[in-house]
Amino acid sequence: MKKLEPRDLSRDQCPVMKTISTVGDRWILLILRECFLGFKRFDDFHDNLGVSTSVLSIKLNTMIDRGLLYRKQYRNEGRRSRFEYRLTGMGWDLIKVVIALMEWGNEHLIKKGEPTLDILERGTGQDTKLQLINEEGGRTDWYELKLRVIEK
Amino acid sequence: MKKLEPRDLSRDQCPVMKTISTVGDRWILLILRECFLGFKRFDDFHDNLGVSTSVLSIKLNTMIDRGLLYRKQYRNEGRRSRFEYRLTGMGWDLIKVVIALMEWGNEHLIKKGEPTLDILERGTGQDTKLQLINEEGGRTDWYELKLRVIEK
DNA sequence: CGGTATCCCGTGTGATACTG
DNA sequence: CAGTATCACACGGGATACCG
Repeated sequence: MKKLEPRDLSRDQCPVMKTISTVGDRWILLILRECFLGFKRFDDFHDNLGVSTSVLSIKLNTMIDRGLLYRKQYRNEGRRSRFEYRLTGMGWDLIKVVIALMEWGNEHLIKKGEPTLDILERGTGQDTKLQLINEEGGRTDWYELKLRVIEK
Repeated sequence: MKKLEPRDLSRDQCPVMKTISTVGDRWILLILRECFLGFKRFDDFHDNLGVSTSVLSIKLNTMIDRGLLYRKQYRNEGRRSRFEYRLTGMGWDLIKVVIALMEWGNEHLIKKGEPTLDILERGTGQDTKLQLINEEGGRTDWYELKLRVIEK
């Protein structure tokens, strides 16, 4: 384990950069939000996001290629078969990214009186927020943070 | 407090969309990463990120306009004055977004043997991770989540 | 050193038309 | 309904030159 200068992971090596290259796209992040809200079908995404069908088609296929979604065929009684788009485990793990974006937006960009999008615990209905937790289960204060490059 | 259909905050009203419009830019997120690592000067950003000076100039000004950074003049003994770019409170609050991107990248995109970027507690050196915490201080399991639109 | 202005090109995006 | 194909256009981005 060796300490690197941050410039050593300047471009392609940095996990932040890699993640941005994978999901740092206006439409991909918004499609993910729709998935977390429970939507699964092409027209749901189209209607809710107002994205053009051509772009939506490209984005969904890109997300499948990148392992964020998979396409699942299903058939309702007596109807023809349909496809739905479901989150993979990797895609589901992006919920922390979407929640972080959501919390920041609620705090800094939403004016009074405007609706917010919030997350609650399903069972208790309690509000729940992202926090940094250390190995002992305690909260880490933000000013106590130190970012470090670790070479395995 | 009234429940809305998610489609009601389809475009400009949604906090996720607003946040993406504000910071959902490859360069802005990476400049933020540099700020969290402690860098402050134009040439630091330029050298570390490999971004062209023209784009960097535009992005820094955009970030100032959007309230993420401010420019501070300083002067070392007998030298001419310089500017540095510092995070505002609003900019600093984006650290959860950057950490979420980083954690996901470390988990899903970094191959064995490649360096990762990690965060530690400054005092204890302990590893620290983002988690969802409910009102009583307990952890929320991811499958217990429910996103809901709240009108104030 | 610390930037800004200009040019040029590739990509992202929406509109529209089309297919099974 | 569930998409794909094509086209036209705006915008982001790098290279380069320039400025105080």
